[in-house]
Formats: sequence, structure tokens, C-alpha cells
Amino acid sequence: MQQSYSKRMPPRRPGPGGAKGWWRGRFKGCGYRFTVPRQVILDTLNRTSKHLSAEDIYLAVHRTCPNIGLTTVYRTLELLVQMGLVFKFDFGDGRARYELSRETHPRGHCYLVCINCRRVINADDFREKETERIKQIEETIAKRYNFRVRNQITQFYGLCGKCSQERTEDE
Amino acid sequence: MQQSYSKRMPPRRPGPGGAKGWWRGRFKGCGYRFTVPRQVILDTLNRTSKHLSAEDIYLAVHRTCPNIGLTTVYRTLELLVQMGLVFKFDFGDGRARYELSRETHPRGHCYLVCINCRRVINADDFREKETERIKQIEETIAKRYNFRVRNQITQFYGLCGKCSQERTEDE
DNA sequence: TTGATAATGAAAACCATTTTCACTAAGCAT
DNA sequence: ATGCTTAGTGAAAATGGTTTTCATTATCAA
Repeated sequence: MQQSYSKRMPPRRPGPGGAKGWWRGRFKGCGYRFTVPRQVILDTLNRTSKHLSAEDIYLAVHRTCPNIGLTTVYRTLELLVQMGLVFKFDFGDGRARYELSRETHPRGHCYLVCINCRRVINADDFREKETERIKQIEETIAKRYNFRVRNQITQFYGLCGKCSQERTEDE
Repeated sequence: MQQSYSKRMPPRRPGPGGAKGWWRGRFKGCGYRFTVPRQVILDTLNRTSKHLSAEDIYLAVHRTCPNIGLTTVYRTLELLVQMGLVFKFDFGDGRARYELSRETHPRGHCYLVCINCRRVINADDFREKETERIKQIEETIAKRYNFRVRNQITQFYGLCGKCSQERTEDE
């Protein structure tokens, strides 16, 4: 059923039918069916720039299609990650987060995670200026470790403004 | 029982009694007891540079002190993370990894995670050359997001040499 | 339209981690 | 040293995100 991760990709162009058409092509190209649940889950991810948990997605999807189960959400997400359409992250709060891989921003994410209140701040905008640098680093890594970088994530753990303030009051 | 994360730290010097003495001081300073399980767990982490899971630590500890339970390992690790003595990581394989925070290397870690075979390669050596850069980035983040960076982790997800090879053979 | 089978959903299983609670031992006061 | 207070511990149970099972459904090539 599940195919190997390594499949040829169709060209990265929206093609006729917009994103949906492109997704369909990707699925067909990998020998998968482009089913309703898969469409709806992709749509949900496409509609936000936030990092959603499986349950977030399930709840959002559930509003339009109450018949789609949590199991399917998990299975679809796993498949999407395998296909490289979605990135999976872990901020250490015990639940994975998912984000659609968009061509518009470089593959590389930057997050600030507050170790006190668990808030996650998306700092991708900052990261964009580093694109060149990252590319260099990826090349170095590819050479030194014989490793093909597909995605990259940088997490800064520390205290957010609010929690940092509380700390100061403590002392 | 558990104190707030933000406590004053004693000077970062080994002092009399080596690492053990310093740890004891840290514990006392925070109002915690420096118990046998806590010593043994710290010793275990100190003896390796690998990123161990809670179970890894439990098994290692269990050889010398079979009476130390897994629960205590979890509780101690949580405390050590809170105290800033240990870093907790997540590579997306469903179990957390722990590493002793050493003064010798900059607070900042770099890992390559193979999305196919799940192998984790430690690339800290590479990261060391970036220290200056990272410091700059931390400063920028502190200013822009009003965020106090405490630790930083960069993960490159992709295909390791072996899996990358398999992929090529596929095509 | 139809048939083969990939995909789905509900329920059960899984498993890392956390909580509960009765018991133990660290370390301060005596 | 000795006893006392209470932080710390361990075993077992609970939790909760994720995965597996299996009977049913829906996709799509022919």
C-alpha cells in the first residue's frame, strides 16, 4: 500500500486546476488515490500558515466533513509528510505539528519556543534573510556528512517577553 | 515542591569535589536534595556524549542501581531540564532525548536526522564554527521578538548516505 | 458499469510519559 | 548521633497522542 519515500516528482507547477490540480497530479504520479479526505485535509493546511496539530486539523475538517475520522487524518498526514508536501515538527509539548510545504518560502523554518508558557512564535520572516547562508550550510553538510538535506528547522528555546518579565520580578 | 524555573545560579565552576560537588551546590542552591538517584542519573549523562532516551538512561542506571525506577528517571530528567543542567530534544521518533549541558560547547546543537532510517547524526563539530553567527542571530531575536534565548537547536531532515544511495538505485 | 483493491472509520491496541499514593530517606534541629 | 519533617521515591494505574486491526466503502482502470 504505502510506497517508498523516494518517488519521482512531477514538475512543481500549479498546472490546470490550481493547487488542487497539482496535488491530484502528485498523488496520481505516486500511485495514490486523490480522495475526498485527502483533499479536505490539504485544503485545511493550505488555508492557514499556522502549525496545526493532528487534532486541530481533525476538528477543522470535522466542521465540513463530520464523517472523516481522526485515524484518517493521522494516516493522511503521514502520507503527506512522506510525499514531501507537508512538514512535521515537534516543539516538545507531546503533540506533533504539521505545516504545508509552500514553494514560496525557502525550505527552512525558524521557531522560538518558550520553555515556560510553551508558546511557539514563528520567526520565519527573520529566517528569510539567512537563505543564502543556509544554502551554504546545506552544501557543507551534504559534502561532509554525505547527507541530502530536504528540510531544515531551527528552534530557539528560551523565555518569551511575558515570561521573561515574570522572571525579572522574581529576583 | 517544584520551584520556579527562574532561580539564581551559583558560579559555573567545578569547585571542590569536581562536577559532583558543583551539582550538589546547584541542587542545594535551588532547595533540592542531592539524592543517590539524581547523582547516578547525572553521572550516566556525564559519561556519554550521546543523546539518550529516558529508557536508555533507565537501563544504564539499572545496572548499578536496580532499585531506581523509570518514574524517578523521568522526574529527575524533568528537574534537570528545569534547572538548565540538561537539554531535551525531540527528533520526531516519539521519544525524547536528553543530553548533559556542558560548558565546553556553546549552547547550540546541530543534528542531521534521516527521514528514512531515523538515524540521528550529531553535527555539533560543524556548528562550532558558526558560534559567532549564532550569537548575532540570538541578539537579533532577543531584540525583535523580546525573547531570551537559552538554548538553540538546528535539525536538518533529509536522507543519510545509505538511504540516499537506495533512493538513487530506485530510479 | 464493474471489479479489484486502495482507502476509510470505529474500536482496540500501543507506548512514552505522568499521576497517584503509600513508603523511604535527606538533612536540619536538637 | 538521633529523631523529625517533608522532599523524594517506586510500583502500579492512568493518561493521551498515535498506530493497528479489520470489516466496510469508494476510487478509478478496464
